[in-house]
Amino acid sequence: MSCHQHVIDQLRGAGVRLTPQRALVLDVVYHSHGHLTADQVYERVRTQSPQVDLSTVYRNLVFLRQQGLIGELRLEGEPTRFEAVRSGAEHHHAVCSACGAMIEIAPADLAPLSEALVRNYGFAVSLVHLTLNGHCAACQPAGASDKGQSSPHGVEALAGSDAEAG
Amino acid sequence: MSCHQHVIDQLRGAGVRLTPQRALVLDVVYHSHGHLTADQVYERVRTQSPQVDLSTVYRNLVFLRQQGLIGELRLEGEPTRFEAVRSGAEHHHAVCSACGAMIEIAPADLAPLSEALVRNYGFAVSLVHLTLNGHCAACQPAGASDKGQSSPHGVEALAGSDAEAG
DNA sequence: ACTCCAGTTGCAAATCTTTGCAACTGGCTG
DNA sequence: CAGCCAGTTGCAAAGATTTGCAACTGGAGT
Ligand SMILES: [Mn+2]
Ligand SMILES: [Mn+2]
Ligand SMILES: [Zn+2]
Ligand SMILES: [Zn+2]
Repeated sequence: MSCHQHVIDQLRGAGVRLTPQRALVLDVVYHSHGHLTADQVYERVRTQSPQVDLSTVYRNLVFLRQQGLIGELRLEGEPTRFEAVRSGAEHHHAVCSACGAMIEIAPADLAPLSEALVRNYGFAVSLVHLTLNGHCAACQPAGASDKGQSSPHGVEALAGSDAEAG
Repeated sequence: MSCHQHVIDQLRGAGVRLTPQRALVLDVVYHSHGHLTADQVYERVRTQSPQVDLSTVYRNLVFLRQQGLIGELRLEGEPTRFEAVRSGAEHHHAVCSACGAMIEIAPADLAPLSEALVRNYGFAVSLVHLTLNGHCAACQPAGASDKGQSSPHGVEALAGSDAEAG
């Protein structure tokens, strides 16, 4: 506890405690490059402190995400992954639904959105490590020159259930 | 099977079958207003066809989402919810981390993002019923006049684990 | 140093979601 | 209209994530 005063300050400021378990989870995530699953974090934490529980790892991953210290990555068909949010290395991802390619997106590309939300709704959005889906340059669907959004029309009744039941 | 030819066409086009189970799931979601959990969809499907399995409901919800016919809503601390993607009623959501308020966002606010991704990466993003987090107008944090993104600095070692092992 | 208590933890159990697999079936083909 | 087969389904089981709860502890206050 000497360097990383900034992080400690951030955590203290939130009225929370810096337990060895929490420090370990934070440490493991920040010392890995790439995106780790909760289980991978758990395994690495265990090499340092074998009695730590998986639920504690989960709780701390959620906590650190809420603090904005780590970001999530949810890919279709696999468990959630986590990554450090490093100053100067903030980014988002675009995943191709066709080939699985994952692109890194610069935060600047989202600035207009952030501004629009403040302007139109007074909403201060927190854009941290988003995951967007779509098609990469190499996988553009055949006849791709129209609007962009396919529009499902009014599906009235395919099987006839009762209406809304709150 | 007479009206909703558009939906049937869309499904056929994907090389898939319109089974009674699938039609029921689609029907339940499209006949409800608001966001339903998988379990709520399951319950409603069961009133029509009691032997349908929960896993079938899940599989179809995933499938219909991939087809762009339904959208997801993931709120902190509760199970994923689903909603019909209705032509002319497309929208996204902004959720306040402080008070839980949920705002509806117009697709137009995301148009600049969509354009930036095509321009900068050749990526055709599919923006369907996104959920963004942040703070609503009523919950702006006290001293809020700086950049916007809090920036966690380099967390070097809080507990000292080995380096990357990915 | 001693006390105190809100925030945390380990453990067990619950909840939510996905998956393997053999049987089944929609809808195309002839 | 019978046959076929890729796509689906029900069921059982696994996998992923969250939660209840009593014991524990960081760190603020004295
Ligand atoms: Mn990343
Ligand atoms: Mn919605
Ligand atoms: Zn691609
Ligand atoms: Zn609010």
